[in-house]
Parts: sequence; C-alpha cells; structure tokens
Amino acid sequence: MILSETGTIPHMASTIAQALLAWYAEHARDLPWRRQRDPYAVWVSEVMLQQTRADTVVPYYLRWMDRFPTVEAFASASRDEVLRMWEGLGYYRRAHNLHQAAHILVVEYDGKLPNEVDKLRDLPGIGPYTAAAIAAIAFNQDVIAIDGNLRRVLSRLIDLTIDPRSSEGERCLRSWALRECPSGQSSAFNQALMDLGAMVCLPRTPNCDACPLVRSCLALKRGVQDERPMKPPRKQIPHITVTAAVLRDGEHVLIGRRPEGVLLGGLWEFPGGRLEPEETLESCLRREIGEEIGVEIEVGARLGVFDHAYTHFRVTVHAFECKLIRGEPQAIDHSEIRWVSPEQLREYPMGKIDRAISTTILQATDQPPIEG
DNA sequence: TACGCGTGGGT
DNA sequence: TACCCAAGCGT
Repeated sequence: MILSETGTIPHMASTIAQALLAWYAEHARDLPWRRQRDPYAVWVSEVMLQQTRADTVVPYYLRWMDRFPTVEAFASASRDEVLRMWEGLGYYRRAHNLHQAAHILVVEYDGKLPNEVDKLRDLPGIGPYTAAAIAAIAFNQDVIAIDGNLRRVLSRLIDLTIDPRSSEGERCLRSWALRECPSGQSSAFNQALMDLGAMVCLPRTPNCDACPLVRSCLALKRGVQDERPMKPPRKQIPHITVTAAVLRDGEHVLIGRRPEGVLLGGLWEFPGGRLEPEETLESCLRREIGEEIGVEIEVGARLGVFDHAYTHFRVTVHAFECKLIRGEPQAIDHSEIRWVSPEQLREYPMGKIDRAISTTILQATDQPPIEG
C-alpha cells in the first residue's frame, strides 16, 4: 500500500464515511439544484439557503433559474427586478451582493465562477461557508463547509462540549471532518452531513434509530445528544410600535425606497417611524412625515394594524390614511420617493408588512361589485 | 467578538 | 403565546 505525503492511505474511507455515504446514496433529498452541477446554480442555491430552509428556497430557486438561467442573464437584470424575484426570502442584502458579484464575474471571470476558495471568498456575499460549499459541491475540492447542520451533527458525533460557533469549536469540527472526508468525495460527504442534519439529526428529538452513525455517536453514547450543540444564552428582543402613512394625492399613494445597507434596504415602503415615549400614534406620524418627507399632513382613519417578528425585534405597525396639508414631498431619509397608483404597488419590491399594507389598499380599491 | 440583517415553520 | 432556529455574511 502506497501512503500519501500526509501519511494517510489514499481513497480509503473510514467506517464513518462509508456508512454516511452509503446512507446518502439511498436517502439524499431530491433537490432541484442537485440535478446538475452548474457552479452558477450551486452558487444561487447556496446564497438562497443562507439561514433559510430548503423547502422555502425551492420555488424561489426554480423561478430564478427560469428567469436568470446564466450569470450574464442575471447580471443584466435591473435592481428592482432582482429584488422582486427575491421578495419574501428576507435578508435582502443577499440579493444586492449576488447582483454585485455577478457583475464582477462577467467583467473579471468571463461569467464563470472560480473554483478556488480564496477567489470565491472575495466575491460579495460569499463568506467562509458559501465559498467552501461551492468549492466542495460544484468542484469537489477537499474542503468542509460548516453550516448549522454540520455544527449540530458533528458536535454530537464527537460530543463537543464547547460552543461550535467559537473559533476553537469550529477548528475542532473542521479538523475532525477533514480527516473523515474521503479525498475527492467532498461533494457527497458535505451534502450527506447536511441531509443527515436536516432529516435525522434534528435540533430537537433527533431520530437516532434512523441514523447511520448511531454506533459512532459519542453524545448518544453519553446520553447528552439533546444538550448538543452547546449554545450561549439568548437575549430578550424588544417590541416596538411604529406608524405608517398611506399618503394620498388623488389616485396616487406615496412610497419611498429604503437606502441600501439598512433593514429592508433597497425595498419600498410607506413612510413613517417609531413611536416615542409620551407620543400618540397621530402625533408620531405627523412628526415622522415631517422629518422624513418634509411635509405637513392630516392623519385620517386607521387602515390596519400589522404585527411582525424580525430576528432582533418585534414590531406592531399602525397604518393610517393621510392627506397632504402643506409642502412638497422630498426624499430626505429615503433614496427615492414616488407617487404610484394602487395597481402599480405590486411592481415595487416590499417587505412583509408594507406588502400587507399594499394588499389592504388594493382590496379597498379593487372592491369588486357585490353580486346578488 | 457581537451584533444587525427577514421570514416561516415547528413546538 | 412566545420562543426556537434555519445550507451565514459584513462590519
């Protein structure tokens, strides 16, 4: 037997890797981005999958690849169309960075993704995980892409007693996985661990009976599988109250585009803002519209109340019909403002709450004639 | 290192 | 209800 330079036996998979890959060959999820190995498709899917479940991504991915089948097709699309295709997926900076990176690929790489981790890592929106995932899945490079699934699966397998998100914890997981990964099979190896985490080694009540690695799992052996991975305590999230103005001028309503880099950056919204202590909803809205849009308004009927939970805070939005009293609207806090008809609202990418307000406006506008 | 950045499903 | 948490990245 010839040993490689590192002293390991080449192409000799460990017992764990063999069991894992055999399980994967039989149980791999049939996901649309797995039906080919186009690096562009792998890239798009990986970015969509950041902090997002596969079931959620599937319809977005299919629509995306249908509309933007190549890097060039995507790069030449408008910002608003890209955001509309992304609307509902969240973390909108991902769409912005994806678009930026597409332009770089067209100009510097002939529209092709590089196969090296370091070059991938330089593209906007591609961090350590996504760079490794593309290198492994699309190019079969011997790297480990550590995501939430791998953190959980590997933490249990080796019974890691420290936070796997810490640099020390991640180093442990990576070096262990790299030793186990059969050279040249990183694509299947990485995806097998992800599928194991997504289907069997679940966050709560893992289905150890169905696990191909049940005999190797140290946490199970010690009965601490429910306490892995170790996680730091969470902080409480605040709940804020916000007002929003549906400012009308004849048939049109006013919307503004949020600047890039903030919450819901690049998306359109109904202007308004946070309720300060001792303020009424009405005075809050008059103040906010004065500050943001530079006009005086009269606050009319309440259009609706909308609740939403973001990752770091919870919000209740009170939307009001409003009329212009004095002044010409200006884009002060917004990058752009526009008067649009209710029907045009659907063309403007929006977050969850403003889309709900839009829908309420449209329902009030398009009230079909009552039959009978 | 810690935090801001969305949304939806599960319990 | 309220909380958890999911194929992370950028600063």
